[in-house]
Amino acid sequence: MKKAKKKLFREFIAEKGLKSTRQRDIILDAFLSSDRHLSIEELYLKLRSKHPSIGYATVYRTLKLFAESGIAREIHFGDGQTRYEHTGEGEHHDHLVCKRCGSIIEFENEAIEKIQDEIASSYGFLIQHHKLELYGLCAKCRA
Amino acid sequence: MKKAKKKLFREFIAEKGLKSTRQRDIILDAFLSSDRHLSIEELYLKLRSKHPSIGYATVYRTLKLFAESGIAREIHFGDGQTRYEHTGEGEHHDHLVCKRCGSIIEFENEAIEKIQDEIASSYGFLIQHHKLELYGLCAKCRA
DNA sequence: CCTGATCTGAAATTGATTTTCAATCATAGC
DNA sequence: GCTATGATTGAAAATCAATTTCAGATCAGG
Repeated sequence: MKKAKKKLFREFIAEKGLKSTRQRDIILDAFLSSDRHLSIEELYLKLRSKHPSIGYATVYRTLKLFAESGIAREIHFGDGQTRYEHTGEGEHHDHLVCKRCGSIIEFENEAIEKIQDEIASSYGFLIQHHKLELYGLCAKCRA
Repeated sequence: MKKAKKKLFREFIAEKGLKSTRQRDIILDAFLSSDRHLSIEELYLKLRSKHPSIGYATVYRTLKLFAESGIAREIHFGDGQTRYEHTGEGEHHDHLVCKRCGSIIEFENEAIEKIQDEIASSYGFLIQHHKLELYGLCAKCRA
């Protein structure tokens, strides 16, 4: 899984005439070996301990590259921070976001996707992607 | 419709011990007589022509009050701008957002809401609100 | 109309993100 | 390997939306 992502990113880099650098490798490793839904801040702090010389700007730039290359995807939960999640595996998943503890549950639902397509086509609209988030309290927090 | 909103806001103001001011009235009128999904920038510019003395900060503050009072709701479409939409009428609506021309179509769908509830309860999750946005190309733009 | 609390506009501030720039580094060709 | 060229980097400055500050203006009740 991680190997496939690394390969994909290497290919993307090559294709675009970009360079493979130490920092990109480090950030990629850190990203791949971490939780889904990582904020830039979190990833930066995680890196900081082992690699204090890597700058904030580089983390931002590199995560944008990950998104462009297709191995990551930007997500916004309305808290003013950009997060990145891994792509692949369970595609098209949506989120349950707990407003109290911040935990995030992913889910997929075929039926909803299907209805979305129907709605879109009834408006002549072409869906490129979508975002579905359910906000509230998770089982722990509502107890 | 507009009368009911105005009344609601007046009540909110009174209840909170806030004051009714010329600026708040002006901004409320402008908000109520405008498109749904207005960005703060847009509303500010709209006001600017008739009331050049109203400041940016006041528009921000007043829109936040509208949201608190329940006559408006914040929305984020991931373009880094906060928009406000009117509440009431067709509640629970979701959005189709055209990535090319920026137009926004609203829709409601019972079936999706129902499935959402089922998903949430299968995780023991309590939904407070949700966000569903379909991004792509509207009928005009895909032609 | 006075008084005290709230409001306002302008400017400063914040927080997230992006850009700039000089120095460094990777890679392809020799 | 060594060099030239162009991409990359870190730090600091800049940007952008949004918020806060503050001194002066304005409201509501007495």
